[in-house]
Amino acid sequence: MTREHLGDRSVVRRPASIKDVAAAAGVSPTTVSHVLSGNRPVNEDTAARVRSVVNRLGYVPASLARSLQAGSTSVIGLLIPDISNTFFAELAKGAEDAAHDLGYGLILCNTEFDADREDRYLGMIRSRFIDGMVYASGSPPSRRRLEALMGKFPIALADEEVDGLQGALIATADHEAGGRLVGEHLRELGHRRALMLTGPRALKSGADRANGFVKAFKGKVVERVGDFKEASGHRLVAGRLEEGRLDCTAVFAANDLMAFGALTALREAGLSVPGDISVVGFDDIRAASLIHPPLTTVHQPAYDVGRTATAQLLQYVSRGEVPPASRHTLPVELKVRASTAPPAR
Amino acid sequence: MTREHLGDRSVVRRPASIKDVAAAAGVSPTTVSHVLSGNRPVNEDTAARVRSVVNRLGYVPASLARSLQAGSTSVIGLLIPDISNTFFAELAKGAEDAAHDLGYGLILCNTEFDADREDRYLGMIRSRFIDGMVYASGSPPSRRRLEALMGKFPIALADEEVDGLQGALIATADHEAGGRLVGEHLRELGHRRALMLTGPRALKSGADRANGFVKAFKGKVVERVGDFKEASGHRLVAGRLEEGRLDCTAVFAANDLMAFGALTALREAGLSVPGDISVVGFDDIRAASLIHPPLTTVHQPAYDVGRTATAQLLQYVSRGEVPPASRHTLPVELKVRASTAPPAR
DNA sequence: TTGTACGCGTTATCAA
DNA sequence: TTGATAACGCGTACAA
Repeated sequence: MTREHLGDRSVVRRPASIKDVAAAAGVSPTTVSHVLSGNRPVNEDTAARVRSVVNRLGYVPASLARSLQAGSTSVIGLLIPDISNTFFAELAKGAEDAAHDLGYGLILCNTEFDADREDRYLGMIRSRFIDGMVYASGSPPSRRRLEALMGKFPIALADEEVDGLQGALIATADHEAGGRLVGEHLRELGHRRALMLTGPRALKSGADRANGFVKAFKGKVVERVGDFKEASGHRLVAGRLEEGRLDCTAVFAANDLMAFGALTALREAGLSVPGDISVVGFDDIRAASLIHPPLTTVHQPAYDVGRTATAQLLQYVSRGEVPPASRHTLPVELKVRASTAPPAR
Repeated sequence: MTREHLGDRSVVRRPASIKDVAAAAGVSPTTVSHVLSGNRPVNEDTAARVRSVVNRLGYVPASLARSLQAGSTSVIGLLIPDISNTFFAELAKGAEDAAHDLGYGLILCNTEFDADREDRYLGMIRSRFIDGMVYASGSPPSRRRLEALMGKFPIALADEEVDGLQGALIATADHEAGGRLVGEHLRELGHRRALMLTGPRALKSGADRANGFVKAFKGKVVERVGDFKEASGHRLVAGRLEEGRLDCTAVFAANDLMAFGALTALREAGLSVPGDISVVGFDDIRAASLIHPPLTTVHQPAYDVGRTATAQLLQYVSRGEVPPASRHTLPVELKVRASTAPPAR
């Protein structure tokens, strides 16, 4: 680590302002403003002179001052729990694309499921540093905080709706249809007894998946509550195996990571997939198609969820309105791979 | 999609300003400011009265105005090519953590390798909407644009250094050491002929990996240039297989995705890994340990790269300085898994 | 075709 | 202990 001698360059000097340009060009700040914005006609010679000074001084309008006077920043926030989770990374990509399309910037609000951190980021909307927020906290959010904010500030809920929260703009995947597709698939293969590894009870999405599955499967379903982590899938399946026999021919995990854990536990017990038992996940993260055997799973339109939520939000934000209640349910898709097969006889 | 009747609530009304509070509390804006900041003593009764009005009106200081007067926004940018790439997602997480620790916000500048998009984001620093930029474009960046910016604005280079760019603050993984570790590992296993799949020529990181590898391996190395995508790894290996024999006992791909492609090509050709041929990757993305066989690869400290670059940048930004030239090389680690073994005799 | 004056919301300076 | 004023940098209504 070296520090070169940079003289004055090591300290940022005051950048040229519109006044500096005006003075150097011998015109008023108003004229400079209009030369740059084109909002009113300017004498061509004057304009040329101004432009030349702009170049010479390297003048760039301070967007901060512009925002202050305009009353909006053209920046919104994206609140998610964990950007290193591929689901949220895809969602973020969709959100960023939508924001960029409309000339908005996107502040990454990564909360790590930490309430204080979430509060700090929600403060950005209260202090009007951001024009709106795409909210995808990934955990059962405190309804109260949100209720106080929605209606006053533009907020869109992505991925996970908040139970009992009315009047929100919502974009989610069709979780129930996903569960249903899995149920139908396993039923058609001939399965009649399944173990379902769910996510935390409080998540609406998880409940929807479970409901859809149970309805469509029409067989015996044992539910076990996990936490969406790989270890939890492993623990739950290993636990069942130790208790005695697994007593089912298929495992449906509410997300891919838990399915991975289940696969490992089954392998460790000397069971083959899908020979002895079928396994299905949910999410279709990148690794799902790469593992052995490739995992049958439900593809979630994470990118579309982020993109839709953001595009909808901005449609209202750009007009200075609080978005109305609306719901956008995005289609999911069953990816049948090699981890499912008819049950052994 | 329904639109409820929300009356006046559908349009955001003007939020309370410090003047409103001052008027309602019968004091000057100055006093309100000081009650809230604690920057000077205020009579307890007056303060209580002000606080009560603040609550009643729901006043929150406009951070925009604060920023204008302070001359900085406490927001920086993170410029990356693709947030859905787990490497950059991890890097982003590290950057966000570091920014959050120092009370800074982080704008996600996802460029998709698009020069125009990159330009637009770099404009944010010129217009001083952001106080600095962590630059990890993932592709050979146009030195010129950057040179013009650095020295005038706070920029830190992360992951990829820019060839010939002087005086920059840089944080990267130790790519050369990574290549060396792979070379030593394969050599110790007894391999003497290897195929190396490199990334695009222009990337310094790729060259470093190749150099380290060739030096330490000391055997015969055939190099083929790929583009860091899975398809490219598949194509290069399949091509060699078609041309005749592969003529090597090990494949070293410059990133995991290309290694995945290589694995698929080998499997399709009926070759076993590591029985017939060993495969090594680089990056240690999540899927690397999940695929079959688990991939021997070099773990990149993506999180630390993002965190270090950001923390270093902010150390100077917070003092209103342009960061000096400095280099932070972060250690990598060889993860030996099941895709490597001694060569078949 | 151009300029003056004001407002955006805050904080620092200076005065009382 | 408090307040009036200026300044941050810009856009624009109004005037000339």
